[in-house]
Amino acid sequence: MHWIEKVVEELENYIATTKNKTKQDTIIINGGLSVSGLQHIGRLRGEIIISETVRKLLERKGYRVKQYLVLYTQDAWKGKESQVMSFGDEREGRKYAGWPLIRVPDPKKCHANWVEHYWEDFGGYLDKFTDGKIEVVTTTELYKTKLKDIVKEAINKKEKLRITINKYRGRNPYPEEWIPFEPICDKCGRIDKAKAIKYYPDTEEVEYICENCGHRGKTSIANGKLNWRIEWASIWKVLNIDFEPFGKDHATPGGSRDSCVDLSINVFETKPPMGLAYEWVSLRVNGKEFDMGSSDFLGITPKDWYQVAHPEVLRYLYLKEHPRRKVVIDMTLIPNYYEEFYRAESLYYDAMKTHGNLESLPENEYEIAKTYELSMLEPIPSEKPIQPSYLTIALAVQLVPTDNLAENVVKRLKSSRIIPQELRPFDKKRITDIAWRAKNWVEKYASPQIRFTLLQQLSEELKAKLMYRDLLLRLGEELLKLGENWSEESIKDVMIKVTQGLKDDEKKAFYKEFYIIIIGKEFGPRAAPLIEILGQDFVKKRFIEDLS
RNA sequence: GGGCCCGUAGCUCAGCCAGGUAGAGCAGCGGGCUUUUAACCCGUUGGCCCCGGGUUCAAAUCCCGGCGGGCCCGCCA
Repeated sequence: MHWIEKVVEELENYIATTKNKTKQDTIIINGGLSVSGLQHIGRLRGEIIISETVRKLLERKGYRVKQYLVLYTQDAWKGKESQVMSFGDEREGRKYAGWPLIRVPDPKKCHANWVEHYWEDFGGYLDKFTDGKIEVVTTTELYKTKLKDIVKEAINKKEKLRITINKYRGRNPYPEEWIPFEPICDKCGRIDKAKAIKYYPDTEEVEYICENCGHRGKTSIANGKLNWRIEWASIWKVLNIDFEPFGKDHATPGGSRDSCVDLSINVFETKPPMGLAYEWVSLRVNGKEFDMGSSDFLGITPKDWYQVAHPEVLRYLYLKEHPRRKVVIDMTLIPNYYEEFYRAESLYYDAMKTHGNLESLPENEYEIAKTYELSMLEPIPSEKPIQPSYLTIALAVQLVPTDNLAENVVKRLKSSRIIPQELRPFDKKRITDIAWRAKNWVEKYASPQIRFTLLQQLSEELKAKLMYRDLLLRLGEELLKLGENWSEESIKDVMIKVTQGLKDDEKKAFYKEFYIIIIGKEFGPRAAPLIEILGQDFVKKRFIEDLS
């Protein structure tokens, strides 16, 4: 059984017994994110992809399910060094410390505010990484609507609430006169400094004193927030959440998740959702590994990933690994991730072909094939698509003309017989989808070893160093004699003929120079296809004119 | 102080949940491929499975206790 199927089984049990819901009720799944900065792909793991997959599995079992994603837009902007620096101007940045995220301006000035700016490369790609059926809500909206009653409930039950929450605030307990609401100061804009001192039930307002600017004022209970623990438990209640994964930072026994469960049961008198703790995703760059951090602006966004690889491949990496284990992403290994994905795909098709299902597979193979199935976003073709090597395409895109890139890549791979002459629509689509991504990948992440560019001209200095200049020149002449008979095969024959008299190590040295005069490096893509693509004009210029 | 993950071949890891003769990829070595890519094919070397104890006919796998590495929480969210 796949780990996520076990989660779903446990959840079904939880829904039926603890939450007392039946298949007639809608099951609610939730995730939560604070848009404190760069929204990296690590955040897709638990809050988006695991949740979405749990939802789909429930749907397959006949449940009606709704999935939310709550954005904590009312949270205070911490004004961490890295956040301040994103404004470029330190004095400008510092002004917004303590403001609700939603009110902090966009440092790059291209969006309405901070949240919208940093949300774009993540939120804008949600439907590319999932089936798109996720409703995004912000706490800012919720305080104006569904959370309003619970703010009142919290104020009414403040004594019970205070006693419960103070269990977790040992040295910093709330005092007796505490009012559980954190208003935004009308004067200085901070949400983390104004202390509520009196509640007016008739107008649903609180009076407060700001500990930052000293301002004393009155404001609506829609204009602020609850303490984070109370807020989380409140959201569970008003959205009636049944399942919500949480990052490992909340997972400590007696920690945030536990304290919110306590509040939920003992103060709000409601059953908390079933949880699922998950590890964070880290990134490996130049062999060094680090956690991606939102407010540290470290990491790659869903947009970044989408530019170089299929979302399905990332889904595969996340769904394969047990949530308590760390996933390490290394962007230079994208071609390897594709290979792994292809292996899972082959397993899937083999099983379907021989058994008609995955269940007959041995457990370990079942999990891999199942992970593949769960990773897929579009209907899986009945026949196995071709599995073009990402690396091969990455080399091909550097050779062919960039207009109609995919067409040229297909042509290239066909003439090298790397792919079949006849392509089915989904084969063509796969190559096309990889071609432009591989192009981006080569530019952004590929190691220098596989990156190359044609030399625009041959320098005199380089020319003077050549030991096989005459032979290279002869190779050029022989190649040009091919005329109409210009093909990978005939080119290869010419090269064999020209180098026939050489010993092995001489051949090696010759080919080094061959690459040097073309791309300035001692090695490069397969020689014959390279020449074929470059064409006779290039050969004439580089091998004849430049070398003469 | 509390909790989580990891420790298996030179490297990266699978196998552990449901105990039954130690696996893969890469690297190495040998061979092949009329020419190279982080290429392909065939073969092959290599391991007190971190240590100690327990359960068992049988332990990499289950239990207990250590050691080593990484991470989280300790009242911000």
